[in-house]
Amino acid sequence: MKDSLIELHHTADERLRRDGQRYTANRRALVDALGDTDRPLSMGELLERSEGMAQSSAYRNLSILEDAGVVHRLVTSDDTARYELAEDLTGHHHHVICDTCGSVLDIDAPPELERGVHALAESVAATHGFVVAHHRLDLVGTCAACASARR
Amino acid sequence: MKDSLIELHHTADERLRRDGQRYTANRRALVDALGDTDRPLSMGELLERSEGMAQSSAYRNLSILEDAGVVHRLVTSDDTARYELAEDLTGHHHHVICDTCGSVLDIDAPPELERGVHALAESVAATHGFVVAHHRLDLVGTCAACASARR
DNA sequence: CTTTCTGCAAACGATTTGCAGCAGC
DNA sequence: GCTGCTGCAAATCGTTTGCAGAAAG
Repeated sequence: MKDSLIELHHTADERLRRDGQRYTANRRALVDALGDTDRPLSMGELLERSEGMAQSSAYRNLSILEDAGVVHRLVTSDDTARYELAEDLTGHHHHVICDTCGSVLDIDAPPELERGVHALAESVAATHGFVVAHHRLDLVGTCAACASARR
Repeated sequence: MKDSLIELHHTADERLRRDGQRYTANRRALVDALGDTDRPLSMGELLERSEGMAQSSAYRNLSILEDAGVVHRLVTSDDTARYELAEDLTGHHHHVICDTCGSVLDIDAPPELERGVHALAESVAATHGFVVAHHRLDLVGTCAACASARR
């Protein structure tokens, strides 16, 4: 994730333009923040990393970036959203979620597991006429920090 | 889910008592509604099925039922929560989520897929000291109704 | 009787939106 | 200059909470 940063910005710019949007400093800052981490960030974390940006602008821009297919918004269990780069920019991955503190970690699943999920998706498509666009696999539990804090 | 309804109420009663709570008519109505469907219900759907219950009572009781381990609350992508019976009451299952209308369908995954997920959970526990309590596998896409409405 | 529930209305917190000024092209 | 972006403050919306009366044990 070092020199691919340039490419990341290029892609973001391109996708925004396709939507008739500009790639402004605020939007670049958000993409920078998301490109610089290995886990989804909450609004608070994004604002910390985006010196001086109004919260409303962050929300607005994240929504626009999501429409452009640059950013993905996810809701875990607590009621605050988290944001990450779109999957085609980061590679497919899954999440480990601490339901005590809400923190999220990225992980990869072995190929045979992914194959199994795709097979399931096909069977659902066949049975229910449901078009599966993507899937989500979360491991939910207690992170090391919260586990030790609990005692 | 026919004569097990009696057992369901018995279990709910028991778990509430364990928490020093009463199994009131309102709570029974909520459990009835959740026991009578094969998919998670939103607050609106629950209120429709619970004649005359105040919204605040529904929220409060669902939260108490969740604490007692009778109900499980889930958040998908839209920002409204949905509720279902706890997994040990319904059996383990997964969700198919329409990201257009937010509707949710229950499905089962084949055992070998479940085994794969458990193996992944163990490897995460070993690597990150994360205690995996359960997992979530969602297939996200467009339901048949929304797919046909879209054209 | 005492304690827990309930409905109502007010409070909350995350997110959204209206608006007037500033910035990109 | 025109159009879109920004910050600010006000508005929304799902959800939570305080309170006084009703119900369960």
